[in-house]
Amino acid sequence: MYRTMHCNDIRESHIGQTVQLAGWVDTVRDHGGVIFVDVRDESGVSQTVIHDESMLKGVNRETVVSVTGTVTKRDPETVNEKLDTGTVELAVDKLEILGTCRNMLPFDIDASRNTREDVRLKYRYLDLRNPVIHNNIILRSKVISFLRRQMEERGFMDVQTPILTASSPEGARDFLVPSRKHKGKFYALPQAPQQFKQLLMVSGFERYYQIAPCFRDEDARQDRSPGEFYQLDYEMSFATQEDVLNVCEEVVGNTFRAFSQKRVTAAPFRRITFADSMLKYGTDKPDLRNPLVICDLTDFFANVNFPLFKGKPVRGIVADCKGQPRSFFERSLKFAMSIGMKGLGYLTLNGDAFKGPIEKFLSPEQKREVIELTGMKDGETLFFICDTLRVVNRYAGQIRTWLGENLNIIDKDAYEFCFVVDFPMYEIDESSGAVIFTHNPFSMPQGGLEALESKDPTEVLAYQYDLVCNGVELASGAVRNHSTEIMRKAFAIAGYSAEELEKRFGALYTAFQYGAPPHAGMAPGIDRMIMLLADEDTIRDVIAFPLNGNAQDLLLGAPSEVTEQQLLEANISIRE
RNA sequence: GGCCCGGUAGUUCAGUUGGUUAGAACGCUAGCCUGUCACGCUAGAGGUCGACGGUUCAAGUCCGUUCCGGGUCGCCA
Repeated sequence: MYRTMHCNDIRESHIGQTVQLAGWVDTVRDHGGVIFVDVRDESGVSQTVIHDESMLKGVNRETVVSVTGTVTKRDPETVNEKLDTGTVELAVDKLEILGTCRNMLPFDIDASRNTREDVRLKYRYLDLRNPVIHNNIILRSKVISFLRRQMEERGFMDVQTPILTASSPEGARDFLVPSRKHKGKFYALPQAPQQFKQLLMVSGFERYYQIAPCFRDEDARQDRSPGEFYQLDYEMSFATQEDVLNVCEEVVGNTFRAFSQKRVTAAPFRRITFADSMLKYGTDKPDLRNPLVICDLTDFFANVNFPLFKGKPVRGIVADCKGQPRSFFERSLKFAMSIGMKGLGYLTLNGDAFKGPIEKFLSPEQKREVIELTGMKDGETLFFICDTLRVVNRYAGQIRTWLGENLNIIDKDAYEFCFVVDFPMYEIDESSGAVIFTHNPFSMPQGGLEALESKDPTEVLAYQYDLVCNGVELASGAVRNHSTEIMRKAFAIAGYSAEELEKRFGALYTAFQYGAPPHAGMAPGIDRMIMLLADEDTIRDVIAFPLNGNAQDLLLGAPSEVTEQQLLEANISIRE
């Protein structure tokens, strides 16, 4: 018997009762004759009072103890309003050490988040005692449980797919696992259960989902954990793009409403075409909390006698910079230069006069025209972004973000969702000039075979879509190409022969020859969802045992060398 | 892989133009303290200044190499 109740459960109703608590020693405050020991378990903290110093022999912070005593009421002047248990305390009769603790901790538990990450990860079990991190993991568990319930309520069935699978020729680098029985051959860990879930559709499972581990051997980012991550992977047969998006906006929307106080976009989420998103927001993952919108001024400047902009793509952003000091504009220019722009022009509308370096190039008529084009109001400033077609949108997007942040007009208390739809099927590879798939080679081209045969490849759109929240790409999905005829054509455009297609995606290609239903799916990222819900900046703070940025497990020491015998059995030799 | 920033006590950091025995806070140890809750007070321990090499009378500080960490770009169909 270790305890009769949790630390956070003692209340005034228990006064006079003998209870037993168990947990970690959070702090010891020794006043000589009276010693206060805060005991912490997963529920919270209780103050215990000890008068006999000898009870604390061998007890220091983070020692695990079981304490038995009487619940007593605190004097009004000693109540601690910060604790749920702050009106009572435990007068300890007996203290038992359940787990001793070395007296030098590598960091203070409550300050773990300020500690170097490699130290935190090496002692992750201590870091996870920090209530903030601890609660992130609890939140994660609850969110995943909630997602499962919602999917199952909608008739989705959880099916496990292999972890040891075949290396896939496209996409990210695979993690390889050598085969013992088949010398020189390798398994790969799945980058996603993509082919398996499509095969499930061919098998007649109409609604599949899985909290699926995905493995990609690519470098880490703030919102991308290296090595492995989880997705709410789902796929539906006899379903259109809209069917898939409807499930997504309901399930994800409900989840964000259930686990956050912030404002959440109501369904239906806005559908923004890829082309629109690139023009208006300068990115394919727009942060719609930022009210600024980019407009196209290329045609306007074609007629302005301003050599710097004439004949080049020009974008404009109207922002209210009233009251901003001169240094604000200097900083904006500095930022523009830092991202590679050659400058950042602007005009401010004062009554019916413009102020700014470009003013003198505009005729009175053109000034009226630009006001009409951009909808700018008195006192507002119009920023100009001009560069090559290749980078102008990206620059405009970065300036939009900078202005949003520095003008403090991004609503931090909102989750703004949208779908970005109509991604192009193909793009031109910059280095080789070849036609390559933009996203997923399994996506259905819009217009089907006819579009592939009649249009320029770069003009063909795909039924390919992303879910975006606050500038974070939360999910990707597509209507799949289930027609072998269209597949052959789609791959031919990207330079793959029918033989290659068959060799690389043989299982799927063959399966589709036996009656494949039209199907579509999507895969919201679990880690990123939790990261947004927990209001964390780094994805590692919502994963119990993350790899570090260099894809190492500092706690157990992976990757590690293995014995000669293991290498031998795996038919592997290490090249020096 | 490129670029930027960093590595000083258990932790977080300071350390000026190269110049005495490398400091602070928290933590730790000991002592004092009967009402604290980030308790307080006094004293103490604790350092291969990431590593190697170089310049110099003298290097935490300057130079070179290298290792490690963080960020960013590439990459992530």
